[in-house]
Amino acid sequence: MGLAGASRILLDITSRYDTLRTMSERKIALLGYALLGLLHQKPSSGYDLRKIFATTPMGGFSDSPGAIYPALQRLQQSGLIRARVEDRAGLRRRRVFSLSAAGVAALEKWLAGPVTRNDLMRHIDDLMLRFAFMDGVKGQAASLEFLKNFRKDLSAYIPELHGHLNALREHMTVSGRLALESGILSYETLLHWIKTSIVTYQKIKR
Amino acid sequence: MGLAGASRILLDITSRYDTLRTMSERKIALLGYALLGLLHQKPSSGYDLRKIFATTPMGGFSDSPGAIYPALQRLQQSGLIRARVEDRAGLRRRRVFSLSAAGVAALEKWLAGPVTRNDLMRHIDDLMLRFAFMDGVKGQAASLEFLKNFRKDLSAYIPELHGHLNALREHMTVSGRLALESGILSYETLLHWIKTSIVTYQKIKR
DNA sequence: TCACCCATGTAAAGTGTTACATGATTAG
DNA sequence: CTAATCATGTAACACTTTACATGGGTGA
Repeated sequence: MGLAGASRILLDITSRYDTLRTMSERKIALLGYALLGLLHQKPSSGYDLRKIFATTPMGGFSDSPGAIYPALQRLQQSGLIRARVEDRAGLRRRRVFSLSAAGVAALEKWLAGPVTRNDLMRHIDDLMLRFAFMDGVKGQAASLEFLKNFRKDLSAYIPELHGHLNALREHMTVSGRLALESGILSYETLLHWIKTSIVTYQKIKR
Repeated sequence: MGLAGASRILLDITSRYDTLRTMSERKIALLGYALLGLLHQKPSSGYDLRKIFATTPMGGFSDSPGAIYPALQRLQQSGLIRARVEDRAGLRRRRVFSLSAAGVAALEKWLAGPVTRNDLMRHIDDLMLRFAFMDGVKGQAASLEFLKNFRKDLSAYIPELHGHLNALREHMTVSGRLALESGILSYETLLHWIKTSIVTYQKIKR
């Protein structure tokens, strides 16, 4: 890529910062969506959710109380989840959260969003989290659609990465080149996974 | 995994939060190390660095000025980089940063750190960034050592992931299971990449 | 003169990390 | 009575995102 191309990209991004005026609805961080998705599966307490993050390979979210309890409070203040206090003989009271109708709507809206180039480049974990919840919230037909969009955009992106590699190859150290190749390889593996997953859904449908 | 195992893990993590008292040296965020590594390769201005993040597949760092300029200021305040102002006829003045001796030391110390289980689970991008800079800062022998440690820990971790998958498989939706499998697959691909990269370095050595 | 490029910054808001704090019950 | 488990929180600080602001130069 020439310098002109580089500048063009930087300009595009600069104007994106200037014009992308976010709308009235407050944004939800990825952790918030992870919590919404888990609460959609099953009403849970903050402690239950911490255990999930601590013991399963869920995305890589922090299980620290300083992340989860404030996030739950924000979701509750936004009216997306509600709490029921369980006063059980013996144990300390627990606060069990479940989704409100608005919470389900927010989750569905997030899942319905497009697969963007920006997601592909910087937020693959967002995309995988969305897919993980897709069956349970929007059904298998939606999951299949999502995978097809994912395949289309990723197929277009990978050749660009090879272009970068070829352009930069001469100026890099061995470890620098290998690191870049590792990134490309992981995208290629992902594309392969998408293709076999599409086949999995098509088999189920028949 | 039984409930006892789950609780044990949560406890371990809780005590990690309580005891890991960080030392006098201020911590540097990943972006800070990315900047140190790039400045080690070549003295650059904030604008140059933004262009790198905007136009190459570098990790997935933000190219926003609100991230980069404050990060450069922090590094400068910590004495890890210094600025030389270039007043060039024509263009606006630019501030070109380069590493101080302390900056080189901080970079080397970061690169020399161990490959931890926590890095493996939540911070693969840190590990890849460290490796990308390894050749240029500590030489190819260090890169090979790093890969061998990486291989050892990752080889031990992957079977655990399969264990999780088998334990959870029955209770998951199709998309949930596929998402988890995608994660495992990416670790397996990474391990394969590590092995071929080790061979690459061994060929160079001969 | 307008669009575009080069170049550097700041302010506000949101979020995450780290560390600390509390309280009740059960098993040994 | 002590450790471990269940369970919920807060405060300080650091960092990122988003948006805004500025200013000089070049080519059509």
